[in-house]
Amino acid sequence: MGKGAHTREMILDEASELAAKIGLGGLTIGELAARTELSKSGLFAHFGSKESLQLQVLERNSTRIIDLVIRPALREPRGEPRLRGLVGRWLDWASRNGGCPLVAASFEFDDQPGPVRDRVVALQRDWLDTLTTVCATGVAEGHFRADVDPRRLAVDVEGVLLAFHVMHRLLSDPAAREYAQHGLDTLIAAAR
Amino acid sequence: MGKGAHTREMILDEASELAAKIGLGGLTIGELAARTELSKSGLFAHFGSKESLQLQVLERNSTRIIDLVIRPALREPRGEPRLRGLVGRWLDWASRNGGCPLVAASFEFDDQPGPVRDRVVALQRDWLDTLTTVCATGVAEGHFRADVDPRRLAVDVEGVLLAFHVMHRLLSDPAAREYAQHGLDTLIAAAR
DNA sequence: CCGTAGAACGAACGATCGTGCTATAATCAC
DNA sequence: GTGATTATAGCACGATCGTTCGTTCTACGG
Repeated sequence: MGKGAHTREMILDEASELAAKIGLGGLTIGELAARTELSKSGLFAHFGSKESLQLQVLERNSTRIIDLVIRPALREPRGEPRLRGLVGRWLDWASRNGGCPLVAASFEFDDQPGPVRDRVVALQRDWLDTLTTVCATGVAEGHFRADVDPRRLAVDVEGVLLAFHVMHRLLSDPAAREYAQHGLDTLIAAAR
Repeated sequence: MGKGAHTREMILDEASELAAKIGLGGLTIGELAARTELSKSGLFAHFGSKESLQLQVLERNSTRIIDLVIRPALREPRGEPRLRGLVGRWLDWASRNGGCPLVAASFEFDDQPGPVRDRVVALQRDWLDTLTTVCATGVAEGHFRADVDPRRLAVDVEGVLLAFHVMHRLLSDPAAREYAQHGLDTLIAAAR
């Protein structure tokens, strides 16, 4: 990896953290340049436009979710254990500094047309499809009843994750994780 | 109501709609002035600062939620019907133009200290307390099992609402309401 | 070790940000 | 209807926004 690529990675890391705190739209070249100790123009040259920066931040977080959440969970046994692993690792991921930037972006860009919104929509669809597939596997394995709709279950699980985000990040409720665990247990029990 | 107060209401309505779309932080005096066909300074004089405008937008939406969601639901029979009424009306509320500004603000300001965040936290706490109380009433009425933790149930319900917001506003899924209805049914069935 | 490609910089651009000041126009109390 | 109050407009400010340009420095292949 050349010097430029390395610097760009470092910028995207800082940008991800910042975006989680103040949103993708709130990202500012000047602020980001100050945090990375680069000049505005030097940083800007890496991306060519703010929108491109935003898109690359999304991409970076997408691959991080795959690496830190999805791929490890796929090593768990199929069905219910895999679902639990997926949720558990997502909760870890969202507990990091600033929470999950994709979640923040999902609520920030839900009414702002453009390439950024389009990408957020696609990523959120992908994530929900992943959840759905794992739930469907649970049905196939016999962990869940045959009449369980995997999509519905996936949406319910997504609700647990979003509620955790609010309880943990906004309300700083120390029981947030416990609530999420209980919520998942309830859903799984109801699907059994 | 004098002319000034009337104008201010009109500004806050437009500001609420705009805030739901681009966020409280993305609110801009200039853009808001253009939409309300006022001069920047004329509009600004009503609030004195952007932060005050943001806080008044929060306040306005708080009273609207009370008027459109909570108060009508409190006229339903205690317990489970009241919980269903509360959720149903919230879904109606969040289906309006731009979604619920409080939800957007909850994810936008979860890491930005200051009076705005403080108010968002307080409002979110109030809403969760309302949900919790209604759930507790369901236990007291015998609709839910005695060992149901009202707080936990309230958080789970909040998850259903947040998932609806994503499915409806971001993903434009026509089945969003159905998912939410099913999610609530599942939670209630599990609490019975 | 040199030549060149690429990385980073400084300065500046027009636009817009939030915010004051001052003047005028509209509203309201009496 | 007149006088006081209030609402709105106009203009300007310093700061910062995203972006461009030309230059300097640095890394790296030959």
